[in-house]
Amino acid sequence: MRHWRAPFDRQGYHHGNLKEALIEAAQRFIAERGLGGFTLADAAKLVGVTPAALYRHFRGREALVAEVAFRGFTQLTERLGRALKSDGTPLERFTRMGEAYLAFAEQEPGFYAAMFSAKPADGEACAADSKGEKPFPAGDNAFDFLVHALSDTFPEGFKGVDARFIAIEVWALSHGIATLDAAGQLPKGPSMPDKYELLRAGVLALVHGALRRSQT
Amino acid sequence: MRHWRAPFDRQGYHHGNLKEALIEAAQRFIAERGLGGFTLADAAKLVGVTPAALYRHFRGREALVAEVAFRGFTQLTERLGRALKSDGTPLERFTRMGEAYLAFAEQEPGFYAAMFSAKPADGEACAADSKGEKPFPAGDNAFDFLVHALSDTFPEGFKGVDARFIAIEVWALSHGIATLDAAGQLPKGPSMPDKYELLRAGVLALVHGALRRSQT
DNA sequence: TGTACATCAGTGAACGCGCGTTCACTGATGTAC
DNA sequence: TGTACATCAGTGAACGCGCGTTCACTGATGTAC
Repeated sequence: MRHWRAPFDRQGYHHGNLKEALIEAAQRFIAERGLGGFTLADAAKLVGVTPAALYRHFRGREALVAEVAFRGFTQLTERLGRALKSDGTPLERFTRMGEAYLAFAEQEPGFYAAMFSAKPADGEACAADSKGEKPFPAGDNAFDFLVHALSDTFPEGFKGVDARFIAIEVWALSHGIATLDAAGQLPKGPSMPDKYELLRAGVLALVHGALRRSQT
Repeated sequence: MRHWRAPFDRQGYHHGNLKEALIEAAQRFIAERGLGGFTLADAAKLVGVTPAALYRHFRGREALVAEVAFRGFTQLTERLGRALKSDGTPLERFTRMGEAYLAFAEQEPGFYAAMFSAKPADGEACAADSKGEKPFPAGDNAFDFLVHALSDTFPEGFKGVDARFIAIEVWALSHGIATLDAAGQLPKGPSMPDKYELLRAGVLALVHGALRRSQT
């Protein structure tokens, strides 16, 4: 005789979409408590399921986190792609990609933490689902994406400098700003620039520096 | 009748230098296993002491980690200072500071992880030992140090741009390169630049970009 | 349309473990007389 | 120099807890006839 449903009430024995729900819960908890503070028991409870149910869909905790990281890389790549196809001058579009990166790191800290957590020196964990050579294939795709974006945006090239070189610098600057900000370590104050402004100016300097490099 | 001593053998009931030994052990384990994988029991065992002995010197785990972070900031500041007082042109010395930063992050991953671990949103933990306003006073000192180095190195200024602006950019780039490298996410390969080269070129572009900014 | 059965996604109880922390204690050290 | 005593840095046993994971199970679903 239940005609109504509570907001997150399951109707019945089977959840229906448990795998996706667990991924979302994991992402939320990682965002709130950090990767180390995230717990399978919490995720299961939030979803309304026994902790053991998780093992129908994942090999274990590590596999769930890896899946979160993978989704994160996919979403990040999508966002960067959207920025790349936007309007404006080449430099504007490229700068917008940087802003999309920062926005992703800010809005999806769970994904971001799962993606870029420094892993202890074992190298076994990711070898299973990767093609066997790179630790984070999706990450490399996102990076390749950035490189191609640079080449497409500046088809005249960088006067002998490999586009990947500039791509790494831009990525490192973005990552540095994003992580310092997430850790609350970006100096803040009334006269301090906003992080988006920071990245915009930095990317400008990096790209122009490269464009100018062989003129000097 | 023990005339010899085993390498790390304590002679007697009292350790003599337990606090320092614990800090060093913590730093080592954080480097090996990450901040989350570090355990008081491990540190105590390595030092050859009961876990409970730790509480004579620290309020708890968190306080030990905070002390490691503090020492890290102190050592980093010392290294930066040494680079700043070295020979060469202003730009060379400033670039050397960046290299010192990268070297510190590489050689002291335990310190680095303790210093820059993103903390969950509570804000209470560090308020006790700080003067009450900034989460990481030592970190701010290191940052102020960088700002002053920039001002001293380029006394002509940056044409209206605040030196702190460039300082943040340089710091973020260094931090980004250091953390990507530590996570094994820096694209590597035969044609790929070494991270020191990466930082050198990046800092050059950032500083020159700033010097040139109002000419454009 | 109805029944039998294979498949699969959950349950719930239990496990072993190792963590951070506490407590009453005891062994060593150093100082006063 | 020797003894009494306060101080302090360790011990070791125990704690409560919550974690990831396992196991035999059971309820629901969907397909074949």
